[in-house]
Amino acid sequence: MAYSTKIDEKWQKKWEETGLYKFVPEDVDKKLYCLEMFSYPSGANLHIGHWYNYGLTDSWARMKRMQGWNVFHPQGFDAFGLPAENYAIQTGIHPMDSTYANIRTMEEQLRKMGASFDWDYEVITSDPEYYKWTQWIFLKLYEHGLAYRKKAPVNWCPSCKTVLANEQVVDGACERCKNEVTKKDLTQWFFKITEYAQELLDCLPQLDWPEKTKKIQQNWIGRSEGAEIVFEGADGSFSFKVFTTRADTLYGVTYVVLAPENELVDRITSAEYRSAVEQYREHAKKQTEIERLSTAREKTGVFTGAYAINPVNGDKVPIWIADYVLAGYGTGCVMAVPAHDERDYEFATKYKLPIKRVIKGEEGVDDALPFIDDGILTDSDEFTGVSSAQARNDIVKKLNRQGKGERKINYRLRDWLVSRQRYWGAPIPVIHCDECGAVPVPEKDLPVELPYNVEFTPDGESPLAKCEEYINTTCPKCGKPAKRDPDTLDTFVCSSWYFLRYPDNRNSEKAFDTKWINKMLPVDKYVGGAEHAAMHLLYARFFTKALRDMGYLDFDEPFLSLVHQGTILGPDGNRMSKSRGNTISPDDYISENGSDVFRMYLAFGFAYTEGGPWSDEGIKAIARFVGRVERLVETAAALDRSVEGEYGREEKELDFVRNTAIKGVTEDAERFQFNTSIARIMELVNALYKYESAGRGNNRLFVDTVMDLLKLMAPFAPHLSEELWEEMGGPYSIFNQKWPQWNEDALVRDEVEIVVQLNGKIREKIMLPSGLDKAQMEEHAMQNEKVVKLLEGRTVVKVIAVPGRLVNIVVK
RNA sequence: GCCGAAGUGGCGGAACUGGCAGACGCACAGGACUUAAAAUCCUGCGGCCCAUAAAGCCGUACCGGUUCGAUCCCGGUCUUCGGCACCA
Repeated sequence: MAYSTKIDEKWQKKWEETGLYKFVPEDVDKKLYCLEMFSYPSGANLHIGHWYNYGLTDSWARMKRMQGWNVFHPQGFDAFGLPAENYAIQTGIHPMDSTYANIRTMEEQLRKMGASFDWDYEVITSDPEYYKWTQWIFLKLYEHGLAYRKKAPVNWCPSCKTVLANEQVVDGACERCKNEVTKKDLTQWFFKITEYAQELLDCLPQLDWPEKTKKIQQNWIGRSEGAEIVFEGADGSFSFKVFTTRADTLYGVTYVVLAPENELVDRITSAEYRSAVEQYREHAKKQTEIERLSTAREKTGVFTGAYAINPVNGDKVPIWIADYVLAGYGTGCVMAVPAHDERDYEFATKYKLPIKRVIKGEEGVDDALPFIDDGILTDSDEFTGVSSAQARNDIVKKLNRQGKGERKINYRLRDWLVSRQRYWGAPIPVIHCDECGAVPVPEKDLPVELPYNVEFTPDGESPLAKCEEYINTTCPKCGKPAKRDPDTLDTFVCSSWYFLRYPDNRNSEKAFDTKWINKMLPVDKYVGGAEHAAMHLLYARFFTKALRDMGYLDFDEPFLSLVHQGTILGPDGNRMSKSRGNTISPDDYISENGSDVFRMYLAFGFAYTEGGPWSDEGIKAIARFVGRVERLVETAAALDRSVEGEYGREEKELDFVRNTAIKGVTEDAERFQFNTSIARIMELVNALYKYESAGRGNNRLFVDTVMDLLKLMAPFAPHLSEELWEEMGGPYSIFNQKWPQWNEDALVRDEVEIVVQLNGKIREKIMLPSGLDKAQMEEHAMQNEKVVKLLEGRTVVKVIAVPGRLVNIVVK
């Protein structure tokens, strides 16, 4: 039967019936945890991106299975989130209804893809059985001081009507809807990811992750070494610390700047300047992120009327506020050294503040102000003449003795804001009581179930707040009437631990069994989009470390090895989107050619980690290739394998290609280089045809090679290979067969082509027996007729021979 | 502005650790089979030079360097993409 979706269906049914892809818990020693980032259940059918990620990672997993691994390959859904809720606002269809309907469709589709998922371990984050444990983790973090509430100016998306984490604000706009983000002062829940900033950095080097991704995390965490230095108020009534990386410029401080939001501002502002300061603070608050971030914008600020004392030289310097100082970084206070900092220079020039040079350039260096490089100190008391690097040390040491300064490391990373003023998410398991404050929901009362009957009026207030029977409850501590926290958790919280739940997804006693997941994790291969570099991947690492420190697991990192698939773009080279009208649906291609042809095309047509614009030119080629394989199998199946026949030159050549293919496919697929894997398979098919047309003297070799071909193809064309394997009389299933091994001896050809170069230019190619040493190669090369001619009248200076490759003759 | 990655035929893309650039395909051209077409099979296919071929020369964004030899290493330039962006 020629390959088509009929074959797909036939084998999907058989695989299902025979439980072929069931993970074997008893064989946990040989486990291999292969995971794709789970997906959001959107309404439409699987798109090319799903296929590219899931289909080809499945190919990798299938190869691993054939190599003897007990592959754990689960699948599930990141089911909470805004799209379902926005859809409900538009259409009135409840998020729960649309989400679960979508999940059913997607499960169906994923099954049709023919991937080796073990659905027994499915996880759906919106199931109460799952989010019960999301809430439990929240409580554990709270217990350990890693979840806390604070009032802070937070990112607010006016369109999504919710707050956002820093990671979800891209260029001052909402990552989801692209609208401008503003600041709001709100009391919100945060996770203390900053507690792990250093460890999150320290563990990066040993991870088998794309360097680019590690770099993104490194930048995002943003470690910065410097010092905190104490400035006293001139009137002695207050003091504050500044963070600086340039303690060497301390003698050049001519003013200090506080962030407008800094608490100190109220206390220190003098009556005379109060109204100006208030006005400025109002103005600063109203700006959108985009306005505030614009570096082209002129700096603004106002004087508070207060003065501070420079701890090294007693200088009295004015205290200003300006919104170029960020409240959330360091201490929210900055010492300004206009001579040696561009920002301060600009500000000082504008407001006519003094500029004092304390660093000179080394000999011959242009040190026109602002001079921001390291140099030699000047006008700095006993530090004059000392280098910047040295002075940074010495000045802080001196301050330290006086209790006025210390070394300090700051991180750019901020704590993770997890509250969301939306409905479709895991409720925050906290009760607010007038008497007792914020009281965690007792574990026995979990899950705090999301009520079904809720109004989704998007007005900035949590929908749950308007649901009387939900929001009103009693305080677990004192029993008096109290209110539930009206917010839900960021969906990234749900996805920060799902990989821990998969191996133990039915556990109703615990989130997961510690002993068991210590055996099952870490994930050995994790595959998903690069867009999660600074969000999901960072959060999941944080959760893993926090749970480890609480004793719930004993590994440090969740994902040992990470691969990002590339993006398949629209045919126009742009990202596929409905609004651009350049989306390509896999469905027609699949119904026409079968899912294996589609999958193989994805494998062959792109460099996996690069992706690229869609083009269907190559699909025909794969369909043609499938036909070639089918005809080959037809021939081979009719042959009597017991007829061995001779083993001569042709046989040796076929065997060479066969072993090259085994080696190539094994090594290339291992590192997700599927395009060259398919290329090696094509070469093998070409070689079989060549052998066939040359007379095919050895049936056994021919048949065995075809059997190997099918095994090599199986991961990439699972249905087709299973079918042809059966046709060849192979035992069910091809996926229970051993992955072929290459024979090194067969990779050595009798004769190899050796290049002869003259001064690095190729002049001749000669066939030589393989295995010759350098001297023998040189001898052969020098005797070659053409080479002899070329050497006439020249002196040989040197000969370089590379065994198996070339001889380079250097002449004058 | 800072940091990082990439740039290879008409196209998708190969090339292990510095050793024959362009594997495998697509497209195109020619041929075989066919009444014809489709399908299939075979051959060619970086550029220049050339009637053709041989031979030769050029060629991995650009300029230069190291080396017997550079797509690969080093310095500089350009372009594209990604990250960060008043983080003191």
